[in-house]
Amino acid sequence: MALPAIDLDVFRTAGYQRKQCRVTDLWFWTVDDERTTCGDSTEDEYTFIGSPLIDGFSQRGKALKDAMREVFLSFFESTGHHRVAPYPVLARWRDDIHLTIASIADFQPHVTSGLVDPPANPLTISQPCIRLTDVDAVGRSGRHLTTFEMMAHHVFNRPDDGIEIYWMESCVAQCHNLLTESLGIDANEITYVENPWCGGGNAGAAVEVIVGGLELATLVFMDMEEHPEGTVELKGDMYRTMPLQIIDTGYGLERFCWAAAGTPTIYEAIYPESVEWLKTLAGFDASMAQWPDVDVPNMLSEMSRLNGILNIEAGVDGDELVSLFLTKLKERGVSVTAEQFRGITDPLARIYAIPDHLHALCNMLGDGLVPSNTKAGYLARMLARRVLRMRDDLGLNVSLEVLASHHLDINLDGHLNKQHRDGLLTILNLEEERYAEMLRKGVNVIGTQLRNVDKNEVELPDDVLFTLNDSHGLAPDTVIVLAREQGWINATLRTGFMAEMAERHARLAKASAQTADASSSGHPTNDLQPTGALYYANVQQTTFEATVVASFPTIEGDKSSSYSIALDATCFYPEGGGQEADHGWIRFGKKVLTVSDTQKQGDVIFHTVDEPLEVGAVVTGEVDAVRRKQLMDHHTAVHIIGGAARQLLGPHVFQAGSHLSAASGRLDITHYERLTREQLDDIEHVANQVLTSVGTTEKIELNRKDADLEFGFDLYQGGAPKGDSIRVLKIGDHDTQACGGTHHDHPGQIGTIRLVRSTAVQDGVERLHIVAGNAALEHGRQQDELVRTTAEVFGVHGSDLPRTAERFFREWGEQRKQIELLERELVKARTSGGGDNINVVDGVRIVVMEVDGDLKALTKMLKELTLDQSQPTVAVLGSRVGGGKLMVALTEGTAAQERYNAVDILRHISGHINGGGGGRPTMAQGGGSNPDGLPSALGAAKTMLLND
RNA sequence: GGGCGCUUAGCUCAGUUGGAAGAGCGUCUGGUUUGCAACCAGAAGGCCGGGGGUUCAAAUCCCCCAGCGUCCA
Repeated sequence: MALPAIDLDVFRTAGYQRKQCRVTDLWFWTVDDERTTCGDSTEDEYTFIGSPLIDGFSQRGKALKDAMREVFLSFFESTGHHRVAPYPVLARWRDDIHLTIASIADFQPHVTSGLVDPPANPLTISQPCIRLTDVDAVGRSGRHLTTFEMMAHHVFNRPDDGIEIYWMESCVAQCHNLLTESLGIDANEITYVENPWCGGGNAGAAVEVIVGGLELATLVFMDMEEHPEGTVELKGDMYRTMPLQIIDTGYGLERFCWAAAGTPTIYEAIYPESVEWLKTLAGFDASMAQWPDVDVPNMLSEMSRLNGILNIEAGVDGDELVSLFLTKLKERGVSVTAEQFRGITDPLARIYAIPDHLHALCNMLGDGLVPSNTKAGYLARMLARRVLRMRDDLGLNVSLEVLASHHLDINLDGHLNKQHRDGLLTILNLEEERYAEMLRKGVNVIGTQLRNVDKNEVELPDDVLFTLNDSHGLAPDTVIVLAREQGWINATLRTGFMAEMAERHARLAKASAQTADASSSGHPTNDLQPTGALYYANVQQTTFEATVVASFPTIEGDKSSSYSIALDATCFYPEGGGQEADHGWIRFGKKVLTVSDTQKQGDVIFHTVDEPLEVGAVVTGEVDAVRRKQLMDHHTAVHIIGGAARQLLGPHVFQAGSHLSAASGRLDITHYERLTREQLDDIEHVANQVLTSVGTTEKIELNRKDADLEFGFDLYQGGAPKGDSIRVLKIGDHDTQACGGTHHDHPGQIGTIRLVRSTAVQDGVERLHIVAGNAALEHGRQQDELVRTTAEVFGVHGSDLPRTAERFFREWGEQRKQIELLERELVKARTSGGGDNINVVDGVRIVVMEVDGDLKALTKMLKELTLDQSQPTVAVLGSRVGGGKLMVALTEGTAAQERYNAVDILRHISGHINGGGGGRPTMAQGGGSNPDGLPSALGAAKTMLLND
């Protein structure tokens, strides 16, 4: 079954009729008797270019967006909606996406699943969003953006609970009123297209709002969920109705602005100052003067109209597109060559894309993101690098910092949500340095990789291009440019290579996704009562009485060692939030069971013990208080250290993970550069001050909606919370976080905090290693022990250790050199005066002798003997070290080389020590397993060389 | 989270089938020069990231670890 027609009174009374589009086959509503297309087909050109469909907005850029947004939000306020402040573009409350991709994303998953109340109902919002899927089309299509504001009005109906705000009829009516009355759009220009929506397991009827050939808004009526027994089929999946009815609307703010401005592209409507500035910097108008016969403005206008019907998406082949454009332009009386077309559109596409990318970048960094090589941080780095590449392609002589400053002033009025301006610019400077470094290294890498490629080659090897891109960050077109500069003057990139590479990446990603499978097993907890958690009410309580509600082997069928026991209530803290599990004992009568682990499954807490117990037994539990205190010391200390780091390093410092054991704590924080010991000392200092300056910690439990409103999203440092109930730990004004761990009531109970060191987990994340309380004392003792034992070895006081060690290290190096020198002198001395070891045959000196030392030492001696060309020499050295070593060398470029072959000599004698070996004609080495055979080996060498 | 690359002299980097560790820049000494720049001659400077393995022999091949970089999700 498909969805029924969306036949609404609002359409009928406004004079609309339902038709089927002859191009797309979709049903749509229109007031125009003549109209046969839905407005969003390949035959519907943009009608607003040069003749705006929305009157009364003479502003451009930020002022236009501000005005348009205000009209929208106040309209929906006037119809009873509550205005909600925008959420961050970093979707920290989600664990499935990095960036906020739509206004409804603010309320997923918990509001849309019904678990959490919405902040208001109905509500209106203008949500900044970032989508990077179409990043390649930005600037080229005239309409794509990576960052945009999705204006919306949302309704969350729950008919079963008597909550029914409004549904389709009222929703469409409000939309139509906004367009026709508040914005004065001619109803003739508006079509409503019926096009059901599905995604993420939900679905519903939907209406696309098309104005002047441009999709301005989508109204989704989400009231179905995917289910095998559902009766509605959409795109191959079955859906059934669900208890929630959600209105998810999306109005593109920038598209409204474009329709009001009527500019050739959307970019000129929303970033006009930036576009002009970049055109000037790039000398765009001047370079257009080289084609006086091309009417550039006319060509651009025709292109804009074409953009409405040519679907330019990422991945479309460049050459094909150009020829398509040229054909279409010619039909319209615009005649340009492919070279002229590229010469005009390539730089323009970059000029358009730069402000868009900067906007996304400023929004992301403004929310406190730190660039990195993984996750959301990578997306920011990618955008920064795209901007830098486009800047270089345009030949702009400005830094990323200057570009961003300009954007910040012109298009954001200097506003950033969280990050300071200085912090943002510092980060961008580091990114530019990194980029420059990558390019610099790239030049070397290209030279090395292409060493064996002929300079006249046209196509560079695929595997080289893949390696350069994947491992060295050099995009294929960049490689071509750099390779040409280095002499491969004919190098070109074959058409479609980028698509092949994308395909290759997709294939690799798919392959790795298949190997990763998550398997989780657990005890069935459905029929067990939830365990009462006593550890929150009083963190000092360590003994309690409880009743056993379940007991079974931890591994099914295994009745030997380990049992899982659930109680009706417990003081044992189960592992979670990075904090390790409590250990301790459970007593029943005279039995004492050791608790070696505590885990939570659903709402039930299981204690791992070594014996089973009867269900119903009343037991006494005792938590290992020493371990618990140590875990609490570390957990509370980690919060304090995190707050101190944020205070000293900046608002971008966010918890990226933590682990608390009895031995130590560690906290991963986002930061853009490696920390120095001085910075660690400062953080440690501030943290220890908090121990005395904050008397009592506050522990608050409240619902999700109120927690968001009161504390904002920085609360969720530990990750996206799962339920509606949020536990908040507040340490004075120092740190406030949602946290389910156990914490001290008074920071002073920790005693002392030491920040031992920091290590790098990945780019953009620093790991802080912390010891607190007794573990800090123990750490100090161990350090003292290290210093003491080491100092005893040197026989000096601990304070003299660094100087002494430095001196020993230096002298060791000097003496090593001295020994080498003496060994060479020794060989020289033993071979200078003649004797048994030395013979001369026809002007070639023949040296055969046994020496001490390994192969390295023999090598040094051989060099001494055979590198002097004025004294042609054949040398055979042997040593008894390691089963016997033999080395043969002769002076290159002399009679010695003409007469002898080092490898032959070695092969001839190495049998005496049961060995083998090899090398080059002038140098051979080998070894064996019979050192006692050395004299006979050397003897054989002598016989061979002297009797030849 | 998955994949790939790199780590060699103070710096930037070569190092081919495993077989005598290299270049350029910089440093030092000497020469040349009124002086500087430049030039000429010479020298010093290396646990080839760390640990294990294979081998007669490892910068080179294999495994583990660390650091740096990079692409993708």
